[in-house]
Amino acid sequence: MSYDPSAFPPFAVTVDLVVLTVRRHALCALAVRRGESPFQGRWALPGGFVRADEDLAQAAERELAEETGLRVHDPAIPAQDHGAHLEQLATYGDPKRDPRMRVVSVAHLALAPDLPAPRAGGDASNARWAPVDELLEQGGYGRDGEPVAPLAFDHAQILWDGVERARSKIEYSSLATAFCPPEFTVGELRRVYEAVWGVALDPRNFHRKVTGTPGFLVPTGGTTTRQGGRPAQLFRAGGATLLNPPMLRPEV
Amino acid sequence: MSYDPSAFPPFAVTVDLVVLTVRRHALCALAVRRGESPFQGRWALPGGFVRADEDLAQAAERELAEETGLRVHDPAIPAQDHGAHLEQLATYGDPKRDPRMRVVSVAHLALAPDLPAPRAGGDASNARWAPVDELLEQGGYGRDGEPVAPLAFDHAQILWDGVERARSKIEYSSLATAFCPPEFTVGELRRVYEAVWGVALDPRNFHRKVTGTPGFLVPTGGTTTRQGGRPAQLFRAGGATLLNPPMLRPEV
DNA sequence: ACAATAGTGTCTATAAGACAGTATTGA
DNA sequence: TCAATACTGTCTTATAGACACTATTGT
Repeated sequence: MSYDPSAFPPFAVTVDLVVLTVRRHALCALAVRRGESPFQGRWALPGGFVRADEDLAQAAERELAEETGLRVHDPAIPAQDHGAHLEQLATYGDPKRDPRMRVVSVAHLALAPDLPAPRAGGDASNARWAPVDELLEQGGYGRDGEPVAPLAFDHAQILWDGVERARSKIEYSSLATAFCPPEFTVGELRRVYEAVWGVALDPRNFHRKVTGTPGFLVPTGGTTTRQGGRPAQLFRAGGATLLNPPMLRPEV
Repeated sequence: MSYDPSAFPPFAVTVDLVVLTVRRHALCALAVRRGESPFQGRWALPGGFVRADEDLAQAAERELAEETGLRVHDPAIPAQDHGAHLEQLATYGDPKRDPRMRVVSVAHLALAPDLPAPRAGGDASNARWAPVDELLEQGGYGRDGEPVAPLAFDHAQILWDGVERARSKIEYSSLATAFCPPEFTVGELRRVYEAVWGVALDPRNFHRKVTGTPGFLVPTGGTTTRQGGRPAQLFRAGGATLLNPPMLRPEV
Protein backbone atom coordinates (compact mmCIF):
# COMPACT_ATOMS: atom_id res chain seq x y z
CA MET A 1 0.00 0.00 0.00
CA SER A 2 2.66 2.48 -1.06
CA TYR A 3 1.15 5.87 -1.65
CA ASP A 4 3.44 7.53 -4.14
CA PRO A 5 1.60 10.42 -5.80
CA SER A 6 4.07 10.56 -8.65
CA ALA A 7 3.31 7.06 -9.89
CA PHE A 8 -0.39 6.43 -10.29
CA PRO A 9 -2.29 5.50 -13.41
CA PRO A 10 -4.55 8.36 -14.56
CA PHE A 11 -8.29 7.73 -14.77
CA ALA A 12 -11.19 9.69 -16.15
CA VAL A 13 -14.09 9.87 -13.68
CA THR A 14 -17.67 10.34 -14.84
CA VAL A 15 -21.09 10.33 -13.24
CA ASP A 16 -23.89 8.45 -14.95
CA LEU A 17 -27.51 8.88 -13.95
CA VAL A 18 -30.33 6.39 -13.61
CA VAL A 19 -33.31 8.76 -13.56
CA LEU A 20 -36.52 6.87 -12.87
CA THR A 21 -40.11 8.02 -13.07
CA VAL A 22 -43.53 6.43 -13.39
CA ARG A 23 -45.46 7.27 -16.55
CA ARG A 24 -48.65 5.64 -17.71
CA HIS A 25 -48.38 2.86 -15.10
CA ALA A 26 -44.85 1.93 -16.23
CA LEU A 27 -41.47 2.45 -14.63
CA CYS A 28 -39.46 4.59 -17.05
CA ALA A 29 -35.89 5.77 -17.23
CA LEU A 30 -34.35 8.76 -18.94
CA ALA A 31 -32.27 7.79 -21.97
CA VAL A 32 -30.24 9.99 -24.28
CA ARG A 33 -29.10 9.20 -27.81
CA ARG A 34 -25.37 9.20 -28.34
CA GLY A 35 -24.16 11.59 -31.02
CA GLU A 36 -20.61 10.32 -31.25
CA SER A 37 -18.60 7.18 -31.46
CA PRO A 38 -18.41 4.76 -29.77
CA PHE A 39 -22.00 3.49 -29.72
CA GLN A 40 -23.06 6.37 -32.00
CA GLY A 41 -26.83 6.55 -32.37
CA ARG A 42 -27.43 4.15 -29.48
CA TRP A 43 -29.33 5.01 -26.33
CA ALA A 44 -27.36 5.59 -23.16
CA LEU A 45 -27.80 6.90 -19.65
CA PRO A 46 -27.19 10.62 -19.21
CA GLY A 47 -23.88 11.51 -17.64
CA GLY A 48 -20.61 13.33 -18.03
CA PHE A 49 -17.19 14.04 -16.64
CA VAL A 50 -16.64 15.10 -13.08
CA ARG A 51 -14.94 18.46 -13.08
CA ALA A 52 -11.62 19.04 -11.40
CA ASP A 53 -13.01 21.01 -8.46
CA GLU A 54 -16.34 19.23 -8.09
CA ASP A 55 -17.61 16.69 -5.58
CA LEU A 56 -19.27 13.56 -6.96
CA ALA A 57 -22.69 14.55 -5.61
CA GLN A 58 -22.31 18.04 -7.08
CA ALA A 59 -21.48 16.58 -10.46
CA ALA A 60 -24.53 14.34 -10.33
CA GLU A 61 -26.77 17.26 -9.36
CA ARG A 62 -25.37 19.35 -12.18
CA GLU A 63 -25.94 16.61 -14.75
CA LEU A 64 -29.46 16.01 -13.46
CA ALA A 65 -30.29 19.70 -13.78
CA GLU A 66 -28.77 19.85 -17.27
CA GLU A 67 -30.77 16.87 -18.49
CA THR A 68 -34.10 17.39 -16.76
CA GLY A 69 -34.17 20.80 -15.14
CA LEU A 70 -34.80 19.02 -11.84
CA ARG A 71 -33.36 20.31 -8.62
CA VAL A 72 -32.57 17.90 -5.85
CA HIS A 73 -35.02 17.83 -3.02
CA ASP A 74 -33.43 18.98 0.21
CA PRO A 75 -34.93 17.14 3.20
CA ALA A 76 -34.32 20.31 5.23
CA ILE A 77 -36.92 22.12 3.11
CA PRO A 78 -40.07 19.97 3.44
CA ALA A 79 -42.30 22.37 1.55
CA GLN A 80 -40.06 22.37 -1.51
CA ASP A 81 -41.94 21.38 -4.64
CA HIS A 82 -41.00 18.85 -7.25
CA GLY A 83 -37.63 18.01 -5.80
CA ALA A 84 -36.08 14.78 -6.98
CA HIS A 85 -34.39 12.22 -4.79
CA LEU A 86 -30.72 11.64 -5.64
CA GLU A 87 -28.33 9.12 -4.15
CA GLN A 88 -25.14 7.39 -5.11
CA LEU A 89 -25.74 3.98 -6.64
CA ALA A 90 -22.46 2.18 -7.35
CA THR A 91 -19.21 2.61 -9.22
CA TYR A 92 -18.29 0.80 -12.42
CA GLY A 93 -14.66 0.51 -13.39
CA ASP A 94 -14.04 -2.41 -15.70
CA PRO A 95 -10.85 -1.55 -17.64
CA LYS A 96 -12.62 -2.28 -20.94
CA ARG A 97 -15.96 -0.61 -20.24
CA ASP A 98 -15.00 2.34 -22.47
CA PRO A 99 -12.94 1.35 -25.52
CA ARG A 100 -11.18 4.71 -25.69
CA MET A 101 -9.63 5.00 -22.26
CA ARG A 102 -9.85 4.06 -18.62
CA VAL A 103 -13.10 5.55 -17.32
CA VAL A 104 -14.52 4.97 -13.85
CA SER A 105 -18.19 5.87 -13.64
CA VAL A 106 -19.85 6.73 -10.35
CA ALA A 107 -23.49 5.95 -11.07
CA HIS A 108 -26.25 7.81 -9.25
CA LEU A 109 -29.92 7.01 -8.86
CA ALA A 110 -32.54 9.74 -9.16
CA LEU A 111 -36.27 9.34 -8.54
CA ALA A 112 -38.51 11.97 -10.07
CA PRO A 113 -42.22 12.68 -10.36
CA ASP A 114 -43.77 12.46 -13.83
CA LEU A 115 -42.32 15.37 -15.79
CA PRO A 116 -43.61 17.34 -18.78
CA ALA A 117 -40.99 16.37 -21.38
CA PRO A 118 -37.30 15.64 -21.42
CA ARG A 119 -34.82 18.03 -22.86
CA ALA A 120 -31.25 17.30 -23.88
CA GLY A 121 -29.52 20.54 -24.67
CA GLY A 122 -32.80 21.69 -26.20
CA ASP A 123 -33.00 18.77 -28.60
CA ALA A 124 -35.98 16.67 -27.57
CA SER A 125 -35.41 13.95 -30.16
CA ASN A 126 -32.18 13.01 -28.40
CA ALA A 127 -33.73 12.34 -25.00
CA ARG A 128 -36.77 10.32 -23.95
CA TRP A 129 -38.46 8.50 -21.13
CA ALA A 130 -38.47 4.83 -22.00
CA PRO A 131 -39.99 1.93 -20.05
CA VAL A 132 -37.15 0.14 -18.30
CA ASP A 133 -38.40 -3.21 -19.62
CA GLU A 134 -37.88 -1.89 -23.12
CA LEU A 135 -34.42 -0.51 -22.40
CA LEU A 136 -33.34 -3.78 -20.81
CA GLU A 137 -34.67 -5.99 -23.59
CA GLN A 138 -32.09 -7.60 -25.83
CA GLY A 139 -33.21 -6.56 -29.30
CA GLY A 140 -36.79 -6.64 -30.60
CA TYR A 141 -39.00 -3.64 -31.22
CA GLY A 142 -40.25 -1.01 -28.83
CA ARG A 143 -43.83 0.12 -28.38
CA ASP A 144 -43.39 2.77 -31.10
CA GLY A 145 -42.07 0.23 -33.61
CA GLU A 146 -38.54 1.55 -33.38
CA PRO A 147 -35.94 -1.22 -33.29
CA VAL A 148 -34.39 -1.63 -29.85
CA ALA A 149 -30.63 -1.91 -29.50
CA PRO A 150 -28.95 -2.62 -26.18
CA LEU A 151 -27.86 0.40 -24.19
CA ALA A 152 -24.34 1.72 -24.78
CA PHE A 153 -21.34 0.74 -22.63
CA ASP A 154 -22.35 -1.18 -19.47
CA HIS A 155 -25.41 1.01 -19.05
CA ALA A 156 -27.83 -1.92 -19.10
CA GLN A 157 -26.09 -3.28 -16.02
CA ILE A 158 -26.15 0.14 -14.34
CA LEU A 159 -29.83 0.62 -15.15
CA TRP A 160 -30.66 -2.83 -13.83
CA ASP A 161 -28.81 -2.13 -10.59
CA GLY A 162 -30.63 1.18 -10.22
CA VAL A 163 -34.01 -0.43 -10.77
CA GLU A 164 -33.21 -3.12 -8.23
CA ARG A 165 -32.14 -0.47 -5.73
CA ALA A 166 -35.39 1.43 -6.22
CA ARG A 167 -37.44 -1.77 -5.97
CA SER A 168 -35.93 -2.75 -2.66
CA LYS A 169 -35.73 0.73 -1.17
CA ILE A 170 -39.42 1.50 -1.47
CA GLU A 171 -40.01 -1.54 0.73
CA TYR A 172 -38.54 -0.06 3.86
CA SER A 173 -38.51 3.69 3.16
CA SER A 174 -40.95 6.37 2.11
CA LEU A 175 -39.02 6.89 -1.15
CA ALA A 176 -42.00 5.96 -3.31
CA THR A 177 -43.37 9.43 -2.59
CA ALA A 178 -40.43 10.83 -4.62
CA PHE A 179 -42.28 9.50 -7.70
CA CYS A 180 -45.40 11.48 -6.79
CA PRO A 181 -46.28 15.14 -7.18
CA PRO A 182 -46.24 17.20 -3.95
CA GLU A 183 -49.85 16.27 -3.24
CA PHE A 184 -51.11 12.82 -4.13
CA THR A 185 -53.76 10.27 -3.24
CA VAL A 186 -53.36 6.85 -1.69
CA GLY A 187 -54.38 5.34 -5.01
CA GLU A 188 -51.68 7.23 -6.87
CA LEU A 189 -49.09 6.08 -4.38
CA ARG A 190 -50.32 2.52 -4.75
CA ARG A 191 -49.99 2.70 -8.52
CA VAL A 192 -46.37 3.80 -8.01
CA TYR A 193 -45.67 0.65 -6.00
CA GLU A 194 -47.48 -1.44 -8.58
CA ALA A 195 -45.49 0.04 -11.46
CA VAL A 196 -42.12 -0.24 -9.75
CA TRP A 197 -42.69 -3.79 -8.52
CA GLY A 198 -44.76 -4.91 -11.49
CA VAL A 199 -47.41 -6.47 -9.26
CA ALA A 200 -51.00 -5.77 -8.24
CA LEU A 201 -51.63 -4.79 -4.63
CA ASP A 202 -54.86 -5.05 -2.69
CA PRO A 203 -56.16 -1.45 -2.53
CA ARG A 204 -57.81 -1.95 0.86
CA ASN A 205 -54.84 -3.48 2.65
CA PHE A 206 -52.55 -0.90 1.03
CA HIS A 207 -54.76 1.89 2.27
CA ARG A 208 -54.73 0.49 5.79
CA LYS A 209 -50.94 0.10 5.72
CA VAL A 210 -49.97 3.58 4.50
CA THR A 211 -52.54 5.51 6.48
CA GLY A 212 -51.78 3.48 9.59
CA THR A 213 -48.04 4.09 9.55
CA PRO A 214 -47.36 7.16 11.71
CA GLY A 215 -45.52 9.97 9.93
CA PHE A 216 -45.74 8.46 6.46
CA LEU A 217 -48.63 10.48 5.04
CA VAL A 218 -50.05 13.83 6.14
CA PRO A 219 -53.54 14.77 4.90
CA THR A 220 -53.65 18.20 3.30
CA GLY A 221 -57.40 18.54 3.66
CA GLY A 222 -58.01 18.73 -0.07
CA THR A 223 -59.57 16.11 -2.27
CA THR A 224 -59.28 15.26 -5.92
CA THR A 225 -61.23 13.30 -8.45
CA ARG A 226 -58.56 13.09 -11.13
CA GLN A 227 -58.61 9.28 -11.04
CA GLY A 228 -62.36 9.04 -11.61
CA GLY A 229 -64.68 7.52 -9.06
CA ARG A 230 -65.22 8.80 -5.56
CA PRO A 231 -63.05 11.82 -4.66
CA ALA A 232 -59.92 10.86 -2.79
CA GLN A 233 -58.12 12.63 0.03
CA LEU A 234 -54.89 14.39 -0.84
CA PHE A 235 -51.72 13.76 1.17
CA ARG A 236 -48.22 15.09 1.43
CA ALA A 237 -45.21 12.96 2.33
CA GLY A 238 -44.75 13.02 6.10
CA GLY A 239 -41.46 13.39 7.87
CA ALA A 240 -40.86 9.67 8.36
CA THR A 241 -38.21 8.32 5.99
CA LEU A 242 -38.12 4.75 7.28
CA LEU A 243 -41.08 2.38 7.10
CA ASN A 244 -41.19 0.05 10.05
CA PRO A 245 -42.55 -2.53 9.59
CA PRO A 246 -41.78 -2.37 5.87
CA MET A 247 -44.19 -2.55 2.97
CA LEU A 248 -44.13 -6.21 2.02
CA ARG A 249 -43.43 -7.01 -1.60
CA PRO A 250 -45.60 -9.91 -2.78
CA GLU A 251 -43.92 -13.09 -3.99
CA VAL A 252 -43.61 -13.26 -7.78
CA MET B 1 -22.46 15.99 -21.73
CA SER B 2 -19.76 16.29 -24.33
CA TYR B 3 -17.49 13.30 -24.24
CA ASP B 4 -14.18 14.59 -25.44
CA PRO B 5 -11.47 12.16 -24.36
CA SER B 6 -8.72 14.70 -24.90
CA ALA B 7 -10.07 17.10 -22.27
CA PHE B 8 -10.81 15.41 -18.99
CA PRO B 9 -9.29 16.12 -15.59
CA PRO B 10 -7.06 13.25 -14.45
CA PHE B 11 -7.93 11.46 -11.21
CA ALA B 12 -6.17 8.90 -9.07
CA VAL B 13 -8.46 6.01 -8.14
CA THR B 14 -7.91 3.95 -5.02
CA VAL B 15 -9.75 1.22 -3.18
CA ASP B 16 -10.08 1.45 0.58
CA LEU B 17 -11.22 -1.47 2.68
CA VAL B 18 -13.50 -1.67 5.69
CA VAL B 19 -12.62 -5.13 6.98
CA LEU B 20 -14.86 -6.11 9.86
CA THR B 21 -14.65 -9.04 12.22
CA VAL B 22 -15.99 -9.94 15.66
CA ARG B 23 -13.37 -10.45 18.36
CA ARG B 24 -14.03 -10.84 22.07
CA HIS B 25 -17.70 -9.85 21.66
CA ALA B 26 -16.80 -6.58 19.90
CA LEU B 27 -17.11 -5.48 16.31
CA CYS B 28 -13.58 -4.71 15.12
CA ALA B 29 -12.08 -3.23 11.98
CA LEU B 30 -8.66 -3.62 10.45
CA ALA B 31 -6.56 -0.46 10.76
CA VAL B 32 -3.06 0.23 9.46
CA ARG B 33 -0.67 2.86 10.67
CA ARG B 34 0.41 5.40 8.07
CA GLY B 35 4.17 5.59 7.53
CA GLU B 36 4.18 8.75 5.43
CA SER B 37 2.75 12.20 5.25
CA PRO B 38 -0.01 13.27 5.25
CA PHE B 39 -1.46 11.88 8.50
CA GLN B 40 1.88 10.20 9.26
CA GLY B 41 1.62 7.92 12.28
CA ARG B 42 -2.18 8.01 12.27
CA TRP B 43 -4.40 4.98 11.80
CA ALA B 44 -6.14 4.54 8.47
CA LEU B 45 -8.11 1.97 6.54
CA PRO B 46 -6.05 -0.35 4.34
CA GLY B 47 -6.13 0.48 0.66
CA GLY B 48 -4.13 1.40 -2.39
CA PHE B 49 -4.16 2.47 -6.00
CA VAL B 50 -6.16 0.65 -8.61
CA ARG B 51 -3.77 -0.57 -11.28
CA ALA B 52 -4.13 0.42 -14.90
CA ASP B 53 -5.43 -2.96 -16.08
CA GLU B 54 -7.39 -3.95 -13.00
CA ASP B 55 -11.10 -4.03 -12.25
CA LEU B 56 -12.26 -2.38 -9.02
CA ALA B 57 -13.27 -5.69 -7.46
CA GLN B 58 -9.94 -7.24 -8.43
CA ALA B 59 -8.09 -4.36 -6.80
CA ALA B 60 -10.12 -4.80 -3.61
CA GLU B 61 -9.46 -8.54 -3.56
CA ARG B 62 -5.76 -7.95 -4.07
CA GLU B 63 -5.58 -5.42 -1.26
CA LEU B 64 -7.55 -7.71 1.05
CA ALA B 65 -5.18 -10.60 0.35
CA GLU B 66 -2.14 -8.39 0.85
CA GLU B 67 -3.39 -7.09 4.20
CA THR B 68 -4.97 -10.19 5.69
CA GLY B 69 -4.12 -13.20 3.56
CA LEU B 70 -7.86 -13.71 3.13
CA ARG B 71 -9.29 -15.00 -0.09
CA VAL B 72 -12.75 -13.98 -1.13
CA HIS B 73 -15.41 -16.58 -0.62
CA ASP B 74 -16.88 -17.70 -3.92
CA PRO B 75 -20.56 -18.58 -3.53
CA ALA B 76 -20.05 -21.18 -6.25
CA ILE B 77 -17.78 -23.13 -3.90
CA PRO B 78 -19.92 -23.73 -0.82
CA ALA B 79 -17.38 -25.98 0.90
CA GLN B 80 -14.63 -23.37 0.69
CA ASP B 81 -13.14 -22.59 4.08
CA HIS B 82 -12.57 -19.22 5.65
CA GLY B 83 -13.64 -17.17 2.71
CA ALA B 84 -14.45 -13.55 3.40
CA HIS B 85 -17.41 -11.65 2.04
CA LEU B 86 -16.46 -8.67 -0.12
CA GLU B 87 -18.75 -6.09 -1.69
CA GLN B 88 -18.50 -2.57 -2.95
CA LEU B 89 -19.54 -0.02 -0.34
CA ALA B 90 -19.51 3.51 -1.78
CA THR B 91 -17.25 5.98 -3.52
CA TYR B 92 -15.75 9.06 -1.90
CA GLY B 93 -14.56 11.90 -4.10
CA ASP B 94 -14.48 15.19 -2.23
CA PRO B 95 -11.91 17.34 -4.06
CA LYS B 96 -10.12 18.05 -0.78
CA ARG B 97 -10.22 14.59 0.76
CA ASP B 98 -6.52 14.09 -0.05
CA PRO B 99 -4.42 17.25 0.28
CA ARG B 100 -1.92 16.13 -2.34
CA MET B 101 -4.09 15.50 -5.35
CA ARG B 102 -7.51 14.54 -6.60
CA VAL B 103 -8.16 11.01 -5.36
CA VAL B 104 -11.42 9.14 -5.76
CA SER B 105 -11.67 6.19 -3.41
CA VAL B 106 -13.96 3.26 -4.12
CA ALA B 107 -14.53 1.83 -0.65
CA HIS B 108 -15.27 -1.86 -0.20
CA LEU B 109 -16.70 -3.74 2.73
CA ALA B 110 -15.25 -7.09 3.80
CA LEU B 111 -16.64 -9.35 6.51
CA ALA B 112 -14.24 -11.92 7.91
CA PRO B 113 -14.22 -14.58 10.63
CA ASP B 114 -11.97 -14.02 13.61
CA LEU B 115 -8.41 -14.30 12.31
CA PRO B 116 -5.13 -15.24 13.98
CA ALA B 117 -3.24 -11.93 13.65
CA PRO B 118 -3.04 -9.14 11.15
CA ARG B 119 -0.01 -8.63 8.97
CA ALA B 120 0.90 -5.52 7.04
CA GLY B 121 3.80 -6.35 4.80
CA GLY B 122 5.16 -8.52 7.61
CA ASP B 123 5.15 -5.69 10.11
CA ALA B 124 2.58 -6.54 12.75
CA SER B 125 2.98 -3.30 14.73
CA ASN B 126 1.61 -1.38 11.76
CA ALA B 127 -1.70 -3.23 11.53
CA ARG B 128 -4.27 -4.16 14.15
CA TRP B 129 -7.85 -5.12 14.80
CA ALA B 130 -9.45 -2.29 16.73
CA PRO B 131 -13.00 -2.04 18.08
CA VAL B 132 -14.93 0.23 15.76
CA ASP B 133 -16.20 2.25 18.73
CA GLU B 134 -12.61 3.08 19.55
CA LEU B 135 -11.70 3.99 15.97
CA LEU B 136 -14.75 6.24 15.69
CA GLU B 137 -14.18 8.02 18.99
CA GLN B 138 -12.99 11.60 18.77
CA GLY B 139 -9.88 11.60 20.94
CA GLY B 140 -9.58 9.97 24.35
CA TYR B 141 -7.64 6.82 25.15
CA GLY B 142 -8.09 3.31 23.84
CA ARG B 143 -8.37 0.16 25.92
CA ASP B 144 -4.57 -0.27 25.89
CA GLY B 145 -3.94 3.27 27.15
CA GLU B 146 -2.69 4.48 23.79
CA PRO B 147 -4.01 7.93 22.87
CA VAL B 148 -6.63 7.77 20.12
CA ALA B 149 -6.44 10.13 17.17
CA PRO B 150 -9.14 10.29 14.52
CA LEU B 151 -8.63 8.14 11.45
CA ALA B 152 -6.75 9.67 8.52
CA PHE B 153 -8.49 11.33 5.55
CA ASP B 154 -12.27 10.74 5.53
CA HIS B 155 -11.78 7.18 6.77
CA ALA B 156 -13.96 7.70 9.85
CA GLN B 157 -16.87 8.45 7.53
CA ILE B 158 -16.06 5.43 5.36
CA LEU B 159 -15.79 3.15 8.39
CA TRP B 160 -19.07 4.46 9.76
CA ASP B 161 -20.81 3.82 6.44
CA GLY B 162 -19.37 0.31 6.32
CA VAL B 163 -20.53 -0.47 9.84
CA GLU B 164 -24.01 0.83 9.03
CA ARG B 165 -24.11 -1.32 5.90
CA ALA B 166 -23.13 -4.40 7.88
CA ARG B 167 -25.65 -3.63 10.60
CA SER B 168 -28.52 -3.35 8.19
CA LYS B 169 -27.49 -6.17 5.89
CA ILE B 170 -27.44 -8.86 8.55
CA GLU B 171 -31.10 -8.03 9.13
CA TYR B 172 -32.33 -9.39 5.84
CA SER B 173 -29.50 -11.62 4.65
CA SER B 174 -27.47 -14.51 5.96
CA LEU B 175 -24.31 -12.37 5.90
CA ALA B 176 -23.75 -12.71 9.64
CA THR B 177 -22.40 -16.19 8.93
CA ALA B 178 -19.47 -14.52 7.15
CA PHE B 179 -18.24 -13.52 10.61
CA CYS B 180 -18.28 -17.16 11.76
CA PRO B 181 -15.88 -20.04 11.14
CA PRO B 182 -17.09 -22.70 8.67
CA GLU B 183 -18.83 -24.59 11.48
CA PHE B 184 -20.49 -22.67 14.27
CA THR B 185 -23.22 -22.92 16.88
CA VAL B 186 -26.45 -21.00 17.18
CA GLY B 187 -25.02 -19.26 20.22
CA GLU B 188 -21.93 -18.14 18.33
CA LEU B 189 -24.10 -16.75 15.55
CA ARG B 190 -26.21 -14.95 18.12
CA ARG B 191 -23.16 -13.36 19.68
CA VAL B 192 -22.23 -12.07 16.21
CA TYR B 193 -25.58 -10.30 15.94
CA GLU B 194 -25.21 -8.98 19.47
CA ALA B 195 -21.72 -7.61 18.79
CA VAL B 196 -22.62 -6.02 15.45
CA TRP B 197 -25.83 -4.46 16.71
CA GLY B 198 -24.61 -3.79 20.23
CA VAL B 199 -27.75 -5.25 21.79
CA ALA B 200 -28.72 -8.36 23.75
CA LEU B 201 -31.01 -10.84 22.02
CA ASP B 202 -33.24 -13.44 23.62
CA PRO B 203 -31.38 -16.75 23.09
CA ARG B 204 -34.59 -18.76 22.86
CA ASN B 205 -36.37 -16.60 20.31
CA PHE B 206 -33.14 -16.31 18.32
CA HIS B 207 -32.78 -20.08 18.27
CA ARG B 208 -36.34 -20.50 17.07
CA LYS B 209 -35.85 -17.88 14.36
CA VAL B 210 -32.61 -19.15 12.82
CA THR B 211 -33.41 -22.85 13.02
CA GLY B 212 -36.90 -22.23 11.70
CA THR B 213 -35.84 -20.32 8.61
CA PRO B 214 -35.48 -22.84 5.77
CA GLY B 215 -32.07 -22.88 4.09
CA PHE B 216 -30.37 -20.61 6.62
CA LEU B 217 -28.55 -23.21 8.73
CA VAL B 218 -27.60 -26.79 7.91
CA PRO B 219 -26.68 -29.09 10.82
CA THR B 220 -23.36 -30.86 10.32
CA GLY B 221 -24.09 -33.56 12.89
CA GLY B 222 -21.21 -32.58 15.15
CA THR B 223 -21.43 -30.88 18.49
CA THR B 224 -19.07 -28.67 20.44
CA THR B 225 -18.69 -27.55 23.98
CA ARG B 226 -16.28 -24.68 23.35
CA GLN B 227 -18.69 -22.17 24.88
CA GLY B 228 -19.08 -24.12 28.13
CA GLY B 229 -22.39 -25.54 29.24
CA ARG B 230 -24.40 -28.13 27.39
CA PRO B 231 -22.86 -29.20 24.08
CA ALA B 232 -24.31 -27.35 21.11
CA GLN B 233 -25.06 -28.55 17.62
CA LEU B 234 -22.74 -27.37 14.88
CA PHE B 235 -24.11 -25.80 11.71
CA ARG B 236 -22.87 -24.64 8.35
CA ALA B 237 -24.33 -21.70 6.46
CA GLY B 238 -27.12 -22.95 4.20
CA GLY B 239 -27.66 -21.87 0.63
CA ALA B 240 -30.21 -19.18 1.45
CA THR B 241 -28.77 -15.70 1.14
CA LEU B 242 -31.93 -13.73 1.89
CA LEU B 243 -33.78 -13.87 5.20
CA ASN B 244 -37.51 -13.55 4.74
CA PRO B 245 -38.98 -12.48 7.06
CA PRO B 246 -35.89 -10.60 8.27
CA MET B 247 -34.19 -10.82 11.63
CA LEU B 248 -35.70 -7.90 13.53
CA ARG B 249 -33.27 -5.50 15.14
CA PRO B 250 -34.53 -4.38 18.55
CA GLU B 251 -35.23 -0.70 19.12
CA VAL B 252 -32.35 1.08 20.82
C1' DA C 1 -24.86 -28.91 44.08
C1' DC C 2 -24.46 -25.13 41.05
C1' DA C 3 -23.46 -22.18 37.19
C1' DA C 4 -23.61 -21.92 32.41
C1' DT C 5 -25.26 -22.73 28.03
C1' DA C 6 -28.58 -25.39 24.84
C1' DG C 7 -32.93 -26.32 23.48
C1' DT C 8 -38.45 -26.77 23.70
C1' DG C 9 -42.91 -25.06 24.58
C1' DT C 10 -46.65 -21.70 25.57
C1' DC C 11 -49.10 -17.47 25.73
C1' DT C 12 -49.92 -12.88 23.78
C1' DA C 13 -49.71 -8.98 20.75
C1' DT C 14 -49.02 -7.26 16.18
C1' DA C 15 -49.70 -7.07 11.60
C1' DA C 16 -50.48 -8.99 7.05
C1' DG C 17 -53.71 -11.52 3.61
C1' DA C 18 -58.31 -12.24 2.08
C1' DC C 19 -62.40 -10.24 1.27
C1' DA C 20 -67.53 -8.26 2.53
C1' DG C 21 -69.68 -4.15 2.42
C1' DT C 22 -70.62 1.01 2.10
C1' DA C 23 -69.66 5.85 -0.01
C1' DT C 24 -69.29 9.15 -3.73
C1' DT C 25 -68.31 10.51 -8.04
C1' DG C 26 -68.91 10.57 -13.69
C1' DA C 27 -71.05 8.58 -17.82
C1' DT D 1 -78.81 2.92 -13.83
C1' DC D 2 -73.83 1.22 -13.77
C1' DA D 3 -68.87 1.37 -13.60
C1' DA D 4 -65.13 3.06 -11.14
C1' DT D 5 -62.61 4.36 -7.37
C1' DA D 6 -62.36 5.42 -2.19
C1' DC D 7 -62.76 3.88 2.20
C1' DT D 8 -64.14 0.93 6.60
C1' DG D 9 -64.38 -3.23 8.90
C1' DT D 10 -63.91 -8.31 10.00
C1' DC D 11 -61.85 -12.78 10.15
C1' DT D 12 -57.82 -15.76 9.79
C1' DT D 13 -53.00 -16.72 9.89
C1' DA D 14 -48.09 -15.91 10.57
C1' DT D 15 -44.69 -14.44 13.51
C1' DA D 16 -42.25 -11.77 17.05
C1' DG D 17 -41.69 -10.84 22.16
C1' DA D 18 -41.79 -12.47 26.78
C1' DC D 19 -40.77 -16.03 29.58
C1' DA D 20 -41.43 -20.99 32.10
C1' DC D 21 -39.23 -25.14 31.84
C1' DT D 22 -36.10 -29.10 30.78
C1' DA D 23 -31.35 -30.94 29.16
C1' DT D 24 -26.40 -31.55 29.42
C1' DT D 25 -22.07 -30.24 30.27
C1' DG D 26 -17.75 -28.42 33.59
C1' DT D 27 -16.33 -27.10 38.26
